[in-house]
This record gives sequence, C-alpha cells and structure tokens, in this order.
Amino acid sequence: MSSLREKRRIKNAQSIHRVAINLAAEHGLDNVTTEMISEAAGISLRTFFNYFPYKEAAFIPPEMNFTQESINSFVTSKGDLLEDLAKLITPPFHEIEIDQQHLKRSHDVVKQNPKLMVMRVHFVHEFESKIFNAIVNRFKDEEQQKARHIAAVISATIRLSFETWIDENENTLANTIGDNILSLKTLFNK
Amino acid sequence: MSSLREKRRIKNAQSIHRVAINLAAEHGLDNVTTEMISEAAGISLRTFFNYFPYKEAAFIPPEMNFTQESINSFVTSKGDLLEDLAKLITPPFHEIEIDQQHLKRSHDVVKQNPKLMVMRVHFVHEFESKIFNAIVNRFKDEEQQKARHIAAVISATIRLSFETWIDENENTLANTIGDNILSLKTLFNK
DNA sequence: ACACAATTTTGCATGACGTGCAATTTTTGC
DNA sequence: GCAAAAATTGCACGTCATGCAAAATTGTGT
Repeated sequence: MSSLREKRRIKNAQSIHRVAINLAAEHGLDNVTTEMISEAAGISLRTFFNYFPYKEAAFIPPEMNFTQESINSFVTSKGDLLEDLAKLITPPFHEIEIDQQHLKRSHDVVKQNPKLMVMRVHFVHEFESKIFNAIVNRFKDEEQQKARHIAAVISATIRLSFETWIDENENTLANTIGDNILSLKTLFNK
Repeated sequence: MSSLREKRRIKNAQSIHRVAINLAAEHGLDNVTTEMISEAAGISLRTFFNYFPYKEAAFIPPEMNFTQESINSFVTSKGDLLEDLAKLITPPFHEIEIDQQHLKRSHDVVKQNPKLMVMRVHFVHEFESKIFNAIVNRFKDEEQQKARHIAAVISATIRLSFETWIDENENTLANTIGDNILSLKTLFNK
C-alpha cells in the first residue's frame, strides 16, 4: 500500500505528540490548548483534529507491536508459560528505553490529570488483546476463558511494572516487567 | 457530620445518573447533551456540573465501599489469602445485583463509547487502592511491592469477571468474581 | 520533468463542553 | 422563626470538536 504516506503520517503524529508533551511539561496540562499545540507543531487547528480524535489523545504514546516471529515462537513453544510470556513481552519495551527521558516526562504529564491517567490504560488495553490472541493460539482455542484471565493478569502486571519503574529505576523497564511476570509463579504462595 | 446534606447529595447524584443512562439508552450517547440531562433531571445546567466534573462522569456508576468489619476480619485472618480476598470482595457486589437491569444498561452505554470504556477503569482503580490497603495491613507493612502486585491482579480479575458476566450470566456477578479469584491459585499451572 | 488524480491541509461556521463569579434560593442549627 | 451556611442558578466567556468545501500538497505514470 501507500506506505510512504503512511510513514509520513506516523512521523507527523509522533512530532505532534512530542510538541504536546513538551508544552504540557512547561505550562501544565490544563493550560495547553489545542491551538497552542497546533501552532507549535506548525499545523492548523483543524489538522490537529485530523490526527487526533480529541485533545488528550495527543498525550498518549503511540501503540506498540510484537514482531510476527516472536509471536510464532511463543505460540509453538512447549516451555514454561510464564517464561515464554516474559520472552514475548519484554523485547519491545527494551527498544522504547532509548528514549527514557521522553517516556518519563510523558508519564509526569499524564499523572497530573486523572482523565489522562485513566486513558493511559487504553494503551495497556491494546496490549492485552494482543497477548490474549497469542495465548489463545498457543492453547489451540481451548480454554478461552483461562486465556482471557491470564491476559488480564499479565496486562495488570505490565501496568504495575511501569508505575514502579518510573519512580525507582535501578532497573530497566524491560527487566522490571520480566521479573514481575515471573514472580506470578509464586505470588499467591504463603 | 451533616449527614443529611450528604445523603441528599448522593441521592441527587444517583438520580441524575439514572436519568443520564436512560437518555443515553434511548438516543445514543453522543446525542445526549448536558442540557438534556439537566432538563430531564430538573436541574440547571450549571448544577449538573456542580455534581459531575465532566459529562462522562454522569454515566459511571458511583463508587462502592467495603464495610469496616469485613476489612478488619480480612486483615486479622490467618486463613488462605485468596479465599479471604474472595470473602472480602464478593459481598458488596451482591448488593448491587438488586438492580441488574440498570447495571446492564449502564454497561451497554459505556461500551458504545471508547472514552467511557476507558473511564470505567477508574471505577475499578478506586477499588484497587482499597484492596491494596487491606493487603498491606494484613502483611504488616512488609512486602509492599508484593501487596501492590496482588492488588493489581485482583483488580484485573474483577474487571474480567464483570465483562464475562455481562454477556453470559448463568451466574451472579458476585459468584463470578469469587470463582475467578479462587481460580488464581492454579492459573499458571500446566 | 510534468500533469493530473488522490489525498491532505486549511478556514470558516457552528454547537457543545466546562468554569468563574455574583446573585438568588434553599437548608440547617439554634 | 431567623440568621448563617450551603446549594442552585443565570450569565459570560473561552475551549473543544466536527462538517463542509476550497485550496494546497503529494504520489504516480508517462
């Protein structure tokens, strides 16, 4: 397909996202208007809403994806479920780490505003359905309910990892997530 | 305290909430304006925003609370953690069940709109911090991190239970939640 | 390199959201 | 019943968000 236009679009969205985060870091979220973002990004107000359905969306980081290989490898593996999940999920978070500052600033902005706080969950939610699909394939469509439950628990674990990593990062985000996933093995043991 | 004013306020909020849900069920969420809600509820537009900080808030069910006794009993118990958690969490959901229809309609409305969908999570999030506090007290302030993780997982389980209960309810919501909490024991066993 | 078709951007008009403030009405405690 | 406290209301105002049609930009085939 017209992957050139596609790429351009993604780049633009990222650029606007950055501008928005920076403005919010400086002026506080509530004092940033869609007009300010548009101007700072060098686009018209109308175009802003062409890229984002509502103001808040500009502050949420764009979504993340697994590679097809990693999914296939997860689905066909016969190893320990939690270890395989950790192997599947960790890598994309490793890449993100390149831009830690931006990630943290973004988190600060989101923390300010409960509306956004809640909206970040959407981001994790996307992830959850991807994980669910992977698990269901691995289970060969048996035990759907169990797969949903596992995906929900993993999703919660990722969110938790993110929150704890933010304010005490002796560890990388990817490793924090990995550790927490593995710790599910014994979480409910006395 | 002035519990009379308090009660009045809660009653009013509930009443507005109901009106809002009914209107949304009839006209679709996006076609319901704050003005319509205000008028149907017999209050001024300005008063609506006195009760709810933003339009969407009127569609989210008001929060839920544990009784102090049930918390104390959970904190001091030496029994199995998951069983005690189930005992703590299930009862308030049992009460809700009185008004199943309303609950379902409300869910339908929320499902229509992604903004709201995400916002419902806020509701569950409130719950999570209450559960976290209970667990931390039971653990006597050791293992805070573990307590957070458990609270997050329980919270995810409640959300999942709600979603599955909605479209196939041979079971009560309270029981679904209870079963799912207990199933955490063996969720990651082969 | 060029033209033209497809897509994107933009301006304008419009309606709904949400808040501050000050006046009015209602409720509560005495 | 009356004064103080609290809730409700109207008004003015700025921001958010969308539809539509004109203008600008970009990708493609020759």
